[in-house]
Amino acid sequence: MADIKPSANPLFLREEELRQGMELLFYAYRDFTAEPDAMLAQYGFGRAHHRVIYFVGRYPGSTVSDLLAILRITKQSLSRVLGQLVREGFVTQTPGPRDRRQRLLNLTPKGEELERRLSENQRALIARAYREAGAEAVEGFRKVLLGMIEERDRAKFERTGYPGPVPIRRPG
Amino acid sequence: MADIKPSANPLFLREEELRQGMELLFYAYRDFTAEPDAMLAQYGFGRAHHRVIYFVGRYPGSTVSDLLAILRITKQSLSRVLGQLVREGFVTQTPGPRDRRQRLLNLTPKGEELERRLSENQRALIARAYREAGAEAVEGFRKVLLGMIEERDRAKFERTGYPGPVPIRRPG
DNA sequence: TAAATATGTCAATATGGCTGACATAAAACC
DNA sequence: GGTTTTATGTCAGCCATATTGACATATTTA
Repeated sequence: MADIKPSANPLFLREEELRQGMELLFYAYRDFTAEPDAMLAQYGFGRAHHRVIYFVGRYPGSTVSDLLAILRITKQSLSRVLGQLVREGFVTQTPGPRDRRQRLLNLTPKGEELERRLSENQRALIARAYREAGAEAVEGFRKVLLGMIEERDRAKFERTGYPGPVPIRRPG
Repeated sequence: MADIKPSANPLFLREEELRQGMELLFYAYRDFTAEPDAMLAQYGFGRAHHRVIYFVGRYPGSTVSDLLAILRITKQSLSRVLGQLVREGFVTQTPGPRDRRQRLLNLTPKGEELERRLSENQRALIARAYREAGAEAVEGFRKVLLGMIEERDRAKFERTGYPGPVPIRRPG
């Protein structure tokens, strides 16, 4: 034991580096969600409601299928949460114009207001971290996270120089 | 609408950039936890068990209080999960030598084996992303995430050049 | 017309979080 | 030595969020 010099042990350093990455993600996510969770609790909502509100706000006119693909939860889990949001007037459902089976989802003004309050908090957290870390670090942050997510979701993050996300591909 | 040039609208670009950051975090965390969640399900465990196994493996001899501070859950929530892990032989509890009220937590060989299987998967995911993004990007990734986490937890991530986490401060 | 798709819904189940109250043992303090 | 604080555990009850599997309906596509 005593004769193992750490600097002579690149594998240990490597594992340490990777574990730090794992933990950074854990802590960041923990702190990233803490305040919104507290806000949501005032409405009797949880993190699942937040995700639905966020992504419907982000991609107006999303369908249930779109959300299922993003959130990776079951139809039933989404249904309960979405049903609540619709009943309580945060989200509207309108039949799809081309495919009338679809229910296009949108935020009501009330929904937009809540979305804004929630994401404002998170944007401020990220904005501060970005500002302190600098533009180059932000590039690295993006690059590493992009490499961690499933290939099929990466297209959402192309840099177009134009505001707004890449619209959801809707065949038909 | 038509006369707003995106490039003349730095605030929109700024918000878009921040939202992309939020979403990158969401997708990365989603994909980071997907496979371990599936493994854990085979044992009848969930993500909470994973976190306990991970941090006990990472900081052997942790106390219940240490875990509570890291995980930010209640004693009762931890107790249920920890109790299961102890009963099923993944974690041991031994009285603290200096403070006998404490129960120092450690992984059994069985616990270490599970920890290894779980974190191996996540380390591989991060390793690939690190490799593809390059050392400079990794620095940026660390820097931004560090800026997002609570100040008091940042000390855990000092670069000592020596393998192993900064030991848990244990007063007394 | 038949098959596939988008969505909804029901029942049952499990995990993981919460609060609040209470208990014990040990350490720390005066 | 006596009091207070700390570390931990436990009980009962509650709620949010996820699961599976089965089934139903409307609509589109082949």
